[in-house]
Amino acid sequence: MSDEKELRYDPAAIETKWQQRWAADPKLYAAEPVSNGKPKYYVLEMLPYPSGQLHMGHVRNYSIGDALARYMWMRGYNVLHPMGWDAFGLPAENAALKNNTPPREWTLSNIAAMKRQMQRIGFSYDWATEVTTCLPEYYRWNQWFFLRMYEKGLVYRKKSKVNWCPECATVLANEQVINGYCWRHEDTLVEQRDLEQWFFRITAYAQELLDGLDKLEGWPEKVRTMQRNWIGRSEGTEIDFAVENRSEKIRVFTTRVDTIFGATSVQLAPEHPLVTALAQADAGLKVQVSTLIEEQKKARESGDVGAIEKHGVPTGHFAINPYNGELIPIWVANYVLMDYGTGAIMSVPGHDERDFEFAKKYAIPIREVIRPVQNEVGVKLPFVSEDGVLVNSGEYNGLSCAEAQKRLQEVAVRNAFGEATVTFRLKDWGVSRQRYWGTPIPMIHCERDGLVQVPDEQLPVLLPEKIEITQTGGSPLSRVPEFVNVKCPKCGHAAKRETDTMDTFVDSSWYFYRYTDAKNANAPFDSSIAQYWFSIDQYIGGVEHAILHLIYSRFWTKVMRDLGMIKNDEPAQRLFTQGMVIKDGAKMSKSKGNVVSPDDMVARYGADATRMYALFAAPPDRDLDWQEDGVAGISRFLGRVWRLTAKHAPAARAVASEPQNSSKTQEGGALMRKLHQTIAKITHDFEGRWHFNTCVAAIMEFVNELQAADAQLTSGEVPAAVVRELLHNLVLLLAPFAPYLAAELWEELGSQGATLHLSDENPPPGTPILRAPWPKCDPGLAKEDEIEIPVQINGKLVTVVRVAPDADAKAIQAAALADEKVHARIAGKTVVKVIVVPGRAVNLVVK
RNA sequence: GCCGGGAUGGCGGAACUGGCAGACGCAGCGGACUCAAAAUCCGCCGACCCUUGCGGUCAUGGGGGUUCGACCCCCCCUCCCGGCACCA
Repeated sequence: MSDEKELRYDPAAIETKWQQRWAADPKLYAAEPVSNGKPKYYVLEMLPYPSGQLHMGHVRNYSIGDALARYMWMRGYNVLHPMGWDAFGLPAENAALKNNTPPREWTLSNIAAMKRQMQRIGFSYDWATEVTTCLPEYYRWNQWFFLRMYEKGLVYRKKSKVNWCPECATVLANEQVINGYCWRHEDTLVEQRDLEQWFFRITAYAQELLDGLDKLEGWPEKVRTMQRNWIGRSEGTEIDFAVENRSEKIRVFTTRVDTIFGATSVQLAPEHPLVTALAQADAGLKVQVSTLIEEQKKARESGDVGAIEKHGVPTGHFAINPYNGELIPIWVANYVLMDYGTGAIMSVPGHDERDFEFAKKYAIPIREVIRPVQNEVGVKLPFVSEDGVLVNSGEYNGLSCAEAQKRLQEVAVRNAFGEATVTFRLKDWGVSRQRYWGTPIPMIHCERDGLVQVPDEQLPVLLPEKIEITQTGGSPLSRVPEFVNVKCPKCGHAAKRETDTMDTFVDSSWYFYRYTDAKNANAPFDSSIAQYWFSIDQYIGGVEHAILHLIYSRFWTKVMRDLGMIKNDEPAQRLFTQGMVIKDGAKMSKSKGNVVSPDDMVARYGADATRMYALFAAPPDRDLDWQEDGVAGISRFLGRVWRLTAKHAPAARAVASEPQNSSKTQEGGALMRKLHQTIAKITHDFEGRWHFNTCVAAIMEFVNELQAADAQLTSGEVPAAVVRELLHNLVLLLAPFAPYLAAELWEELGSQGATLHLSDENPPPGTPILRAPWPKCDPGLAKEDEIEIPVQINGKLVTVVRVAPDADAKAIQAAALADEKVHARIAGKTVVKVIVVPGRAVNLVVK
């Protein structure tokens, strides 16, 4: 090897070498058995959809998780760091249509390609626990869970209005509709269709899902807020209004029962059953109502429900206010929704913006019933605040709104015309999909026995392999007679299988439990193993799943707990949502043409530089602007580390003893101090803040100091034992961020028999760097000999003075007053006050 | 409308508990090495002012406040990103 070549950092050569070595050691990233006695740490990144190509968002996500996993290994934890594939879903069917490739084949080859990319980048996954959701070994347990939930009444079938994406040719869950558009097709409006569908009763857990958020302190506030909004709990009262001359009652939902004396009409949703009944006898009304329904539908489908003009039609009938017997007109209004509350409201124009607008338009009386406490006379209506007292409300006058709500609810309950209720925005999870590439729903339709479960011993219900995929004509499975036709497990007569498949979010709702026992053929997982690993200590992924995957998987965990399979209430103690990777101010996307391929970056600069840049360019929770020049900068830095270490490695290898304090030179002491400060900083960041950008910056600072002291390192002015110590620890600090280079340099420095006097334990010879102990900061060595204290006069910086790090207020004040510049500034003036913050600052207040 | 997050040099960002604003990197400029280039190394690098000095003033979206001292805390406002929204 020529000198010239030796001085060139060649990431491709280093990374290829170590990738091969790591591949030859399948136990390297494997978790140890439950009985190992070490503290456990479960770090998890959200599993990807196998599109066939990793994108930069993946690289960023996994680089964060990988750094953490490697750090925890070095800290001596038993680490579970798995990876898998969210492998069912529509793109595979689309690809099948386009290329005539079977979805299974397409998916599995994509998985192989992405796995290669991950291995090339060097992510520390234990592939022995790999989970692929489209394989029967996995999806049979989806079916098993479905049956258990069916038995518990948590799965049901009903006909209802559902979201239909014409592009996907399937039903979508509410969570998959974004502002009226399909989550997969930004330009496709979702239609409403009446279909019979399978639902999971997630609403049974609405309150617990909401309450649990308060305890998830390790989750971003943003995600917790989004989930709270989505669950949308609202406390209120339901009140029955009798209808004059008819037997029906109208049950209204209101959060402001205290304003009921101000109700001057009752408003029904156009689909309300009473409206249907009234319209039957009134042809004119019928026409007008169908117009309202049409309008609502259009508005809903175009996503701006809130924007349509409020209008309605009077029914000619009257409702009776149960508190005062008042007759008020019944209207049908296009702003009342059938699927929220009871589909009927009492309209109080004096104290509600929408009711006010509506009443103005139709000259419905507006009555003041709430007044601010301090006001003798009324205020401008509508007055919507709850900070007030009741007026014009009979015996309830003078009560506060809160008090009145309580009293009115009591009266309603006592007289059996109403009750306090809680309403949620959250709807049950519609899981039926009229597509092929998903988990078959394990149910059978029998003419005699109705809905019949597929018996457990017949699971899995296998997805047929040979199938023609089209996007029309309902579920593709319904056109496979061998699949559809089956004998009823109960009566043995001919019956038909359910041909819908499950939403792919079912797959990802529990996959992380499977990782703990991925090969189990008798159960989804062994409860005792899951209990050891759960909760997940750190979950990392994109915020786009805040109310999809992250609410479904919380639900699933609670269901499994209630099935007695696990003990934890929540899947993940801590959640971290990384920011997006953007380029030129926009999210990377094919249509914008600003996609940066990870493969390109790895080929040009190496995996270490690519992933280290992903950590360096921004704090992990913020959006990251990808600048290729920045990757080049990291690559240069890694080259400097490589050259520096390679240059001094022979000397470092030659000494075996620990550095003696007495042998330390001035320069060695300064470098050791910087080292220990760097250790402290990075360790601290791993413990919570995760500002890996500043961790990388700290390592750069340390390297810059080493490089500046190159002459002393070479001359022996810094003893070889100290050099060795500095370089060893530099490499260890680098290991979570640039694992390939760290492994190479670890070997270069002679890892075998390495004694790391900074650590409690000495790794045995040949220890891979992954198992080497993380450096420990020695506060004594990190301590500065002298620190600089800024001196301010009247809050303005004048100079700095150097003092001992533990100098007390007196000493600092003395040093400040002794300073020439300070002298000059205060000459002829009076020092009124001196503020000294030891270790921080001095401020002289001078007149 | 409600909720959450954000705004700091040409750029990405740092300043962790209220105590030297701009760490680290990118870009740029100057220099060394070289026949030359690449690579590498060294230095400069917020704005303005003058009396060019180990000088002064201004500066963290805008305005006010608290404080000896504010990028940081409080109030008001602007803009950007995200979520929810005829939710009764």
